[in-house]
Amino acid sequence: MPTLPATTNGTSSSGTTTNGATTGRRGRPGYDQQTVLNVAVEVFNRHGYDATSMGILAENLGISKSAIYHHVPSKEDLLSLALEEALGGLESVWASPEAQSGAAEHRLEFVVRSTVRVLTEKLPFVTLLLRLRGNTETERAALERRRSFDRKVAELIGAAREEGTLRKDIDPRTVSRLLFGTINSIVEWYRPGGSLTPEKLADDVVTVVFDGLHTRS
Amino acid sequence: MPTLPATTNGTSSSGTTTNGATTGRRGRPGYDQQTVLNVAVEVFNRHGYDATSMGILAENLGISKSAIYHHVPSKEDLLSLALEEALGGLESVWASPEAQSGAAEHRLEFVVRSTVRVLTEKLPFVTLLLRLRGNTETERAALERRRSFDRKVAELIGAAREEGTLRKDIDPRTVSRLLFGTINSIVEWYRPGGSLTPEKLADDVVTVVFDGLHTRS
DNA sequence: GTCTATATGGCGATAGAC
DNA sequence: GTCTATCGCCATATAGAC
Repeated sequence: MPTLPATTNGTSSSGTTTNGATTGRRGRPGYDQQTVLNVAVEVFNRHGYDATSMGILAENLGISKSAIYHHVPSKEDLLSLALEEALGGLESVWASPEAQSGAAEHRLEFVVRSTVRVLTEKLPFVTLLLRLRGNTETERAALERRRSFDRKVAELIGAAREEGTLRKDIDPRTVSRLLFGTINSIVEWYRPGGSLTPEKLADDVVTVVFDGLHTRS
Repeated sequence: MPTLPATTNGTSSSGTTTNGATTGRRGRPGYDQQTVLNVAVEVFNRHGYDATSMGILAENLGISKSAIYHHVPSKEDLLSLALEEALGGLESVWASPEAQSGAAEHRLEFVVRSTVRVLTEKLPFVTLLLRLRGNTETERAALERRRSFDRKVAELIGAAREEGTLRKDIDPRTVSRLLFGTINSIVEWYRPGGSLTPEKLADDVVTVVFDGLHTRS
């Protein structure tokens, strides 16, 4: 999907972005920052952030490179805005009362379900976050916030294990890593709008993670 | 970890590469292609392939940019060599008799274990493969071989489900995706040489994937 | 097998007109 | 809000000496 002739000046942002998200804007380019961001994140995910030049981005927007700089001061600022959206969504999981009290088993299940939900709602933004390598200060700060999220889940796993609801024959760090692997990998294949709803996906993840793939007797 | 002063001319490849892998070379730079490749792959994984310039790579090798071109004709050839190593390892899984006959349940478990083993043995190479975006023909060809591997595992999942050993309340495509998510994510955290051996890791993956995290009664 | 010097092009970003 | 033209830099890769 290289070097599109772009939807040359006129169709790109009218209601539906390249990204597929309805933005509610009236026709013609005349972008706003959020729409530029949505398209940018989609293109970043398709080619990788580093491999996406402002020129490629401009083609996908159907405007010139320099016009992008009217909406956002730099490529790195686009990244920063996107990461804020991803991290804000993930961090909001902990604000719910269900995440704060009750049996660790139930808090953990709630957090898993909520994480899957945020992941599907903010799919392109979280995808971008999960692929960072930490090459700039912006990226490293985002990764640190992500690690902080992971640490909280790890604590919950520890609590559930002490409760006796999680198996003890596997190192809790391994458990935590495999759990995140399963959840985070969703961004690599899940696409909203298909027959698999976010709710069913969350059910499936909870089932597989806690009960496994084998049939029960 | 930016712009290392490099291990300036003399320590870098003497027995142990930046990569940590013993290569069996006698001191001083004087690299061979495999050693350049090992270091390159490690640096590609640290910064991302696209974000890694030949300059950064040269610093990590402790030689000049142009010296790299003595060993390999281009940056993309380095990628290509690395991907061949990853894909060759993965594809070899299907050569074993245990992958070809017997109950689907057992073939599937064998393939999961073998994949985890290849993943740990060729960790940096498989890591690079799993992060590709398909930006060049080289990358797209590798991704196609990877998809072919995935398709074979999906077939095995279908067979195990028909046997009645895998649960039927989840779409087989979802099962396949979650299984790969769990396995593939290992490259993001597993490091050989710690207390978690590849064998125990494979046991843990098989346990979690097939029996789940919950305690059994 | 390595070096310095260099060719050539694309990058992110800016200036200033419309 | 967009454009054309351009700046300065760094990218991959080459030439040719040691």
